[in-house]
Amino acid sequence: MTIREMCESYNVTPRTLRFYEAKELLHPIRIGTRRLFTRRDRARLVLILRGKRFGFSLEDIRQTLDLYDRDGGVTAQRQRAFELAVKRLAEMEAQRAELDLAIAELKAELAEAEAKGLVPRHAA
Amino acid sequence: MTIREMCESYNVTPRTLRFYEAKELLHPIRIGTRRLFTRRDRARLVLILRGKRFGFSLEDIRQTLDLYDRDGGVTAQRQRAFELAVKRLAEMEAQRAELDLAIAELKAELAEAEAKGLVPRHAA
DNA sequence: CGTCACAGTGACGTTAACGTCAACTCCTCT
DNA sequence: AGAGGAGTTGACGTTAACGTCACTGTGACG
Repeated sequence: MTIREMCESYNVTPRTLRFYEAKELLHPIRIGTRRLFTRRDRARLVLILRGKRFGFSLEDIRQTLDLYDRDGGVTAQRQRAFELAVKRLAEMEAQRAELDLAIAELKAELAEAEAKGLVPRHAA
Repeated sequence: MTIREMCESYNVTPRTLRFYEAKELLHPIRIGTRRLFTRRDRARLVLILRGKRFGFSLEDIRQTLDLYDRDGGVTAQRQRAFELAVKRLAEMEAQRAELDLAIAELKAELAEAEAKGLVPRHAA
């Protein structure tokens, strides 16, 4: 698959693919000077994009992908991904707890302001 | 309050306070060349730090703080803060939903691998 | 053979929120 | 007067994930 086809299929820019290669997330083969993305690269890109949606850094993703190639195979890769996901989840839930608290505080303050008749127009 | 006292009270560095001043989040008065942080600056700093914990950008925070000084007073400031908080909460809950899904997927995959007897040691 | 469109390689730009010097300026204490 | 220490202003460094040139190369087409 050429770089152009990749871009259209996965909705990324050429710059992005070249960047991922530089960061060793993808390893397209070369025909002369041109890049050709293999079936493996496409599979990896799918995982990369999914990882990004979940908020993982490219570095985290790279390390996870590498497990597949090196020793562990799919199993080690999945374990690693699982562990990272659990961590991220914990982080986000902690943040959510804080935010929930902030929202509650703000709501209380607004209610108070309203009770005092301080709120003008579109407050509630 | 001198910059040093501020740093110790709120656990920030001088650089941070000067940075906040440059970004117009704080407006300490000057005695000669030195900064003096007023009661108002301390109140603002508290709000800034709280905003940061909740994941707001300094720019968002600045705009919210400005509402206090300009026209609206406390009320407008609170409304603005409330609106921003609601937005952030929505963002984070959307992320959490995606993450929950990812975790579920990973768990399913791991379970499958385990069922097939592919998992070696500390998988479950 | 010219030229077009696409590819590839640097290399610098961008945003956020400060960290990390360097080089003063002042005030104070001795 | 000299030594310290705190404070001040630049100004460049840092991290992440690319964007945006600028310039070069190259295969295909008319």
